[in-house]
Amino acid sequence: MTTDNKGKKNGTGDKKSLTPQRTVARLALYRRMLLHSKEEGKKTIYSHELGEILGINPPQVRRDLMEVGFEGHPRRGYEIDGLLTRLDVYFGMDQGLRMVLVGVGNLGRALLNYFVGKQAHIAIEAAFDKDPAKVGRAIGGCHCYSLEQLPALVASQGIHVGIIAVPAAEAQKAADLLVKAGVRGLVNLAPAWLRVPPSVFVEDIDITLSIEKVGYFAKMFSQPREAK
Amino acid sequence: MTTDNKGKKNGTGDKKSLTPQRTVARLALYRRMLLHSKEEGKKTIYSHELGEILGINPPQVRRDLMEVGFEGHPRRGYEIDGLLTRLDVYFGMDQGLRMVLVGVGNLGRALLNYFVGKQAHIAIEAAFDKDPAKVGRAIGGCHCYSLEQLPALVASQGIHVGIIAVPAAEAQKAADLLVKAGVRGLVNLAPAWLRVPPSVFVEDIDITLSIEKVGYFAKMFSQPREAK
DNA sequence: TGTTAGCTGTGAAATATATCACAACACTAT
DNA sequence: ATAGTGTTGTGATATATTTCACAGCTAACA
Repeated sequence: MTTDNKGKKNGTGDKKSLTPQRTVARLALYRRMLLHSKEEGKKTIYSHELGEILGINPPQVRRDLMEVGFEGHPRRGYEIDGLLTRLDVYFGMDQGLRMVLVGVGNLGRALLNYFVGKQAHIAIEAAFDKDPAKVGRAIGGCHCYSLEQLPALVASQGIHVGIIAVPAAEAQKAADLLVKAGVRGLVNLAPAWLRVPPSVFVEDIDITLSIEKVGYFAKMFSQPREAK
Repeated sequence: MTTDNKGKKNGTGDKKSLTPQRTVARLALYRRMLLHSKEEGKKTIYSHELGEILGINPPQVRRDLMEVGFEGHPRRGYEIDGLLTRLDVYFGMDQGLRMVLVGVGNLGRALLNYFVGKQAHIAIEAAFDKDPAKVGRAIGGCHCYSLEQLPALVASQGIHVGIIAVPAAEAQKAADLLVKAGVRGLVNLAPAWLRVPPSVFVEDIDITLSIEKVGYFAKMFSQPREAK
């Protein structure tokens, strides 16, 4: 169907036009669902199919897909293969999403075990820890380096994303190190608010906060859900 | 959200009026910050102090605090002790936030090690796993039971919140079990969309999705940050 | 060749959320 | 006392996000 892609709205439209965070999150959900549908042998999918399992209504889905510039066909839906490759490019996964991890404690190890090997498109290339006992060993299939080696490794490997899994008190130091080394995005698992330059994106995953949130809503009977 | 979410409004105070999710998340942040300030010996705090470290602007902070019905004093700010106890009640922490964990894999163990003992107001009372090798042992200071024992234990202990840390394929089964046992809130760490009755609140923590999101924004230079 | 049904793309409306602006007030200094 | 300063509480406003509603396209079928 013909749609002119020009005139990307998004707020102030300075620099590059960025997709809103919510939309990006939903797009990642769609991608997962598409992979699943593809495995089942489906070739095309409708916006309402994509939406109903994820609790998102169809016009929302269509708007989101418009955002990545992918068009469907009336009465036929969206072609799965094409949409998937488009999304892979969109998320920068066409060459694989390569990251480093700082902090090899319990949580860091859990992440290594989860991602190394299992998730094809996501790779943790190296881990770093300040504990000399861990440095030099391979943990969960990933080599552990000292923090001093971080800048050179991140730069030479062209890594753009860092995961912070250190105690809160050391999170800022880790962030500074990663940012200085050239990372453009951070996944912060420490319960701390990081100060970074505006050119670096931070996604906070704060399990304690999430639990407290659930504590409130569990107390208050019910609550309509929302896809995040 | 399985079928319908129509008609559910939040505006007018029928029954209990629920706070928006975003507000609740910020309130949890304030609480952490207040604890920190209290440790430093502060007695009162201003909305702009609370806001600046968290990247939230002062009127927003004041509105949020209005939500819990706590009033400050012009020129003196908010009394820290009073606000903290108010928030504790608000989050249902006055008697402690007690939970159970389903799934004692890498991630489950990481959570146990993190929460058992360390976080005073949050307690994981019991862990459950289907692996007979784990059942009966104490892992990370928490006893591991078989899944069959879950309903009785949750009911008798009056647990309201469950944490799901099983593989995606088993997440729905775990959720069903917990809901049937009477849980009102779930923290879901599995990459799966859970179907639960509308009386149960689900908070999804999906690390893969978060990483993919960062992948996008890291590719696109910068992005203004937002407190979540 | 109609003709019908069903899906997409999108302007417009509705809703949710955040920010601004300022009156009212409380403390301090004089 | 009184003036001056700085902070709260909140109506009004602005922005962001979602949903609605429907025109227009496409396939299937008579």
